[in-house]
Amino acid sequence: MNSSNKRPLTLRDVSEASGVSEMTVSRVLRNKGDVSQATRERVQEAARTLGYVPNKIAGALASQRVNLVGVIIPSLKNMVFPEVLSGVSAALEGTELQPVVGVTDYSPEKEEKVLFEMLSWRPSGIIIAGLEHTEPARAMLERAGIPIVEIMDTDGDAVDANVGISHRRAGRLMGEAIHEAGYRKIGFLGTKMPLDHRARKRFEGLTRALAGHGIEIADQEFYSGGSALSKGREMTQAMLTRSPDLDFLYYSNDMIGAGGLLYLQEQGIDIPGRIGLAGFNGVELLDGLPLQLATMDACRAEIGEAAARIIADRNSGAVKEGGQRIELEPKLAYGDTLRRD
Amino acid sequence: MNSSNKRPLTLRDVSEASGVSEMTVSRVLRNKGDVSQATRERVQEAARTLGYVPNKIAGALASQRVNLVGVIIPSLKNMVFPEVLSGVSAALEGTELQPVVGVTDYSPEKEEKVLFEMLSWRPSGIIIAGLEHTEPARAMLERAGIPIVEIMDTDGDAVDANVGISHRRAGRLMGEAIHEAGYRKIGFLGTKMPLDHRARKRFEGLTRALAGHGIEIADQEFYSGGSALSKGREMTQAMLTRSPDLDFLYYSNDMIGAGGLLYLQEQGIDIPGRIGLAGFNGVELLDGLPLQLATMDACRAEIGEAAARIIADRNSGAVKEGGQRIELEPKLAYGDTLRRD
DNA sequence: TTGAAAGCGCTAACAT
DNA sequence: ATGTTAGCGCTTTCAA
Repeated sequence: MNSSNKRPLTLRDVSEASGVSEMTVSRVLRNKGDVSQATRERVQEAARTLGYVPNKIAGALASQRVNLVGVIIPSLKNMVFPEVLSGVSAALEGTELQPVVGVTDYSPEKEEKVLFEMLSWRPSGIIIAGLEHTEPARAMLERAGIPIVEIMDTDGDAVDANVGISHRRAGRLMGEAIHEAGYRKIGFLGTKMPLDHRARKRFEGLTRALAGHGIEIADQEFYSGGSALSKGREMTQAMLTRSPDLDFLYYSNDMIGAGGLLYLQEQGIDIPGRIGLAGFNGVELLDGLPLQLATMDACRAEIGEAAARIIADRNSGAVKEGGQRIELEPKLAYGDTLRRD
Repeated sequence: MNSSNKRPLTLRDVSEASGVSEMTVSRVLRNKGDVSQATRERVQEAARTLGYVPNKIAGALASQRVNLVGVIIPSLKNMVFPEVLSGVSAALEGTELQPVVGVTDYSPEKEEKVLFEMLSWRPSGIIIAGLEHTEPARAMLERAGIPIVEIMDTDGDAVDANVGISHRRAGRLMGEAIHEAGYRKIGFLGTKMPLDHRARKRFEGLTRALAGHGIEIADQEFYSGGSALSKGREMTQAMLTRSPDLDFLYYSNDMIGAGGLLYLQEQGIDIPGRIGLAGFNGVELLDGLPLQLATMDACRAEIGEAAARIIADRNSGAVKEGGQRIELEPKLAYGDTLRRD
């Protein structure tokens, strides 16, 4: 059925089929410049029946503009990042910009590679997770000559614009809430990722807040790999076996927190009376648990939206200067697993 | 610090800085052709100190090859698709191909748009979820002149290559297992998505298998939006209130199944004695639940890998012909929620 | 309102 | 081993 051409169609094909110059065809297809209704229709008809698909490679080279925004994130499995992406997509909706995703697997070297690849497509902007990058990566970002928005984290120096929350502050707030609720023997459960700077900063904030009240983290445990839910379960069991007198467990993410929650419920342990729990992120998933896990919202979609808006505004020329900073407020949700006093 | 050039560097800049012709610079940067070690080093040094980033737009136009594989999926929030993507990435690792993701939000119209956008970048191949597309989308796929792999589903006609499982068969297998286990009053809980063809096919397979034993679905309920876990909880409660004599609940995905499982456990209902449960997908998440939910593995990563391999093989010229078909075997996991007889 | 010419930054193909 | 020439398929700019 289909005319099995080997060669993809070009503007010239549409031009010939419609008897209109390539230039005018181009104008019609881009809705640019004045074209009479008559020719417009002839061109569109020809393009449609031929099945013409424009070549953006050529268009981008000629126009020197690529309407792509590179979004560089550590992972797609973490829930958090697809939500950030939703925010980006939502904000870019209605502009001519489109997001393109790159994944680093939490590796700085891979981040550097992915960034280099992205930049070689000459995108209109870059949104990149985190403030910590390799030296060459930072240099690339600085030299790129396009809007750069570092997201998620505001504790540190940004190359250009910055949107996120202070994870140190988030940890501190949680530490204060835990202390105020009367918990004193606190265990920490997290990921074995020295490069997860945001988790590290939360931990720092937490320990500092507790230290202010003369409390030290009583036990800690880290995991890597596997199902976060079951790891949360296992780690909780291990930790409570080792340190049965703990009265609070702080998890570096909601998923392991949920695992711990399910385990403790099975054991018939009183939450939040005998032991309190908190996670981090505020993932929607938690809504379906038997108890609402205390958590702190990381403002994922908002971050994506704000970051994309910065790029869109600068791209459209509406905003000239760079270096925007937006620090969002992490919101504490007590849920059912953190006493209020 | 950084030389704040407005204009991005070109090959010519590197050429001038190194005193080597553009062509030779190009060869060095691409590791193509014979270049003496001496010039190679001079060029690399120049490129590095200048901070040159190649322009792939220009390169792609000149070479008529774009090493991108478009991957078009309904959603990133569904867990399933990030896992498919991992498979794709894994298989493309080591080749020069790179995945680029497009998301359709389960809308055929958006799929058509995303596909058009992707094709206009002239990718080396397309991996697209599902066999159902709009007429124009199908036409584009047919005319594209590149390898196309439709994934996830094998029940229907593919444009070119096809990798997936038969969801009708998956539903049928589950129906048989349910019947063999002795369950007779079966409820179905799913998503309110007329366009989720795979869920529909599983449902068809299930009902057909049960019909073969003279059993009809006794009750059904559908949801849309919200947290799947809590929806599973709510729907389960609603359904059992309405139809208390059900002895089995089949959920169209694991997440709502997990919600139902948690709810029933809270109610102290005997699983799988009083009531049996099964979901679909085999998501890793389930490992951490109090009981292992019966499910059926949808072979997500394998599908991504196999699809990407087809594209890579054809792209490298190792394989000439198209139309490959790979039907994977959905594996039933009884878990703890489906009796064995 | 339409068309013609020039060139975006690179690489294939051909010299040398 | 290195250089030269001629485009890739569009869009920008200028002319008609």
